[in-house]
Amino acid sequence: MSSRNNECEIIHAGIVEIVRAKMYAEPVLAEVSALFKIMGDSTRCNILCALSQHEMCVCALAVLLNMTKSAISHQLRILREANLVRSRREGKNVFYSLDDDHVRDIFGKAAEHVIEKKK
Amino acid sequence: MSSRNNECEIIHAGIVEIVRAKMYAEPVLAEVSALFKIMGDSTRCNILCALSQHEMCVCALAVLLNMTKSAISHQLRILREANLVRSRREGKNVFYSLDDDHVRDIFGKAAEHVIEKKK
DNA sequence: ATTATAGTTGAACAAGTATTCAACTGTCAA
DNA sequence: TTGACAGTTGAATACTTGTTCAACTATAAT
Repeated sequence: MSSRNNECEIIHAGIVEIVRAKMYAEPVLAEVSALFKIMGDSTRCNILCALSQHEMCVCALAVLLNMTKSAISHQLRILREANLVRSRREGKNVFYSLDDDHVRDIFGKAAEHVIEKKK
Repeated sequence: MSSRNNECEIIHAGIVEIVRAKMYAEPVLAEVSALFKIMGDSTRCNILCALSQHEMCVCALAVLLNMTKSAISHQLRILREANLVRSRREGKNVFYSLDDDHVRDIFGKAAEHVIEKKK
């Protein structure tokens, strides 16, 4: 009863279709992975973590993270274009803050995971 | 590295110290960003999403995602080393499943964020 | 107007990475 | 033992990306 087709494909075809039907739609998955990709850089993670405490200007973030304003600004642009942070000008300063409470939630869950895993 | 007598540093020094005191410890932040980095690839995101529905063997994942077994296996190794998935051999097949419910949570929050943002 | 500080931007470089390819191991059946 | 299928692995390639550097804009004060 052998076949030239892939055995595994035949045997597990049911599972493949069941899982496919329950998965998030492709556009959603693409955006989810894009979101994680943006959060998956240590500089941006630090920025998000800082902004989840208080709004800050570029210069203050640069001091906090011991990096150049340029490097911070580049990363802030990425976060801004992803609608994760929002900016507000006040005189010479541009203050950034979190644009969405979901970010705080996602961040919290991840930190919880990491901390609990350490034990 | 901005400058030593930076006006902003002086003006916002208070905020910097307050935020620094409230931020997650550096090792935690490093692991959090590492976690997001791992989840921030569309192939791995698809794998995690699939495994959050049902355990699957490499071959089935390859069929589901229309990729080579080699490519899937490489990504599974990364997920395994991060303790996000676990493997179990059964005859010729190796079945993978989520190693942690946190992943499902984090994933869910992110999807919620994306879906709500679309409106 | 000039000067100083805050912030942005584009190009370039260095470092990282996902997939492919080919060769390999492990398991099972004939 | 041989052949077939499931899965893994290392090297190579092509692509992505974070930071630096230098030049730029914007705002405010002298």
